[in-house]
Amino acid sequence: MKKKDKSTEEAILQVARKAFTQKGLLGARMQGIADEAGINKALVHYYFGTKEKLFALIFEQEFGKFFSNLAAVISSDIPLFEKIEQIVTLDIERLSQFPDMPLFVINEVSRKPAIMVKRFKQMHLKDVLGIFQKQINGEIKKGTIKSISAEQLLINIQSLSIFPFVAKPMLKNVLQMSEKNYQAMIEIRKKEVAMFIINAIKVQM
Amino acid sequence: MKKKDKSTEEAILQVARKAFTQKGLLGARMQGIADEAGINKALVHYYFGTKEKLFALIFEQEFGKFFSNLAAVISSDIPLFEKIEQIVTLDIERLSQFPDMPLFVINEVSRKPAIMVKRFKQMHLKDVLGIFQKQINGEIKKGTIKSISAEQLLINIQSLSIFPFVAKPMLKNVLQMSEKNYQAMIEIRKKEVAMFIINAIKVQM
DNA sequence: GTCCTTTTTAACCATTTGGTTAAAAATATT
DNA sequence: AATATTTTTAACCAAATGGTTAAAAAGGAC
Repeated sequence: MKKKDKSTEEAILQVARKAFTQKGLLGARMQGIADEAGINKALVHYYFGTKEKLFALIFEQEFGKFFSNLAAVISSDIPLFEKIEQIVTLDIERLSQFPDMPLFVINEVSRKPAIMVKRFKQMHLKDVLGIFQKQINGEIKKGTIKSISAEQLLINIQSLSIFPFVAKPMLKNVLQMSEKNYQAMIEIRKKEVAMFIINAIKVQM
Repeated sequence: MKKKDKSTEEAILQVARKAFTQKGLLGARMQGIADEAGINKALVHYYFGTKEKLFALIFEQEFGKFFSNLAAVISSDIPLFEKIEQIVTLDIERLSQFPDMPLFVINEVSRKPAIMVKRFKQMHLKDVLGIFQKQINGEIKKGTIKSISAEQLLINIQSLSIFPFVAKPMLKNVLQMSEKNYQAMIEIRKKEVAMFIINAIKVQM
């Protein structure tokens, strides 16, 4: 075997992602990952060195998903209300695809805030926020929306999009929802959340 | 010593709460708890048996905080907009006092959903939601607010209140906030979130 | 088929960790 | 003071866990 067989490495990554995102760095077990991938534990170390390294790899990818396209949409040159709709849609579509991702990322960032510093510098979100703020200020001056800071608006958008995924088991229990009910609730949010936000800031004429 | 000296037990609980809420069940160490409490590890077991039992005690308390007074306010007999203000205020005040609580509770419920089932049955939130829904339907019929379900509105309220605490380290990094900035941001939310929600559903006349 | 490289495994190791035990120290009880 | 009871500790234990090693298996190159 000169050319390495990618399948084993891929299989490990796939299993590891599931393990880490569902159980966290501490909860996931190297032995468990090996077992589920149907291989020997030493093979995981053969391919990825240490648990930390394997974890770092997964975290990178999930962290990337967390912000994927967000900066681009926020700083894009489209009307504010349309932009809000796009952000919410982007968020909820993405979160529907990777429901374990947000709690995982939030958790690991909480446990070890430095983990995101490097990766984060690349996406200069601070500048992006500046652009967003200018657009908002413009609308406020025009009298189309009520006064609000870009920071608060963005936090509101992200709260309404992300929280229902972060707190999924909590919500299912509290609101007595089956998985089907939960999915239906998310579907409704895809349509209603953007409108909710727009109504909140819009000035009626 | 016939009458037990409460201070040791209390000290352990206090340290354990901090350890569990900050590091989770898996991250917290019995040795670490003992060290920080300035006692021998065996003493922790002497008072609380196992790690699981000690954890269960802490979780009970934190889980209680999560819902404290919420049901009462939701089903109380006050106007809708006032009620929204009260829920938000109650939430954010409580979360400011126990900032580690929500992520901790959400995490443990996610890791082990059955953990809240027992404790949850006591607070019949489902009935409470029914009362809330009736009030909302009344307002919709009167034409004072736009159409929305009690479920969605409650999720929106809780998202806007809780998420900024759950994602604190994330937000601080992304928005480049110092602790002072973060606190200021929360202060603004205390005033603005309820209004944001009310504007979102209010029908202008 | 032989040789070389890569992949995979079984067995092992050191450390960490929750938990136990038996004795000592401290405190009541008489 | 003597005795009983409770609190605290040091030492220890077994299981789990991340990681290593040396050898075997499996392919390629020739």
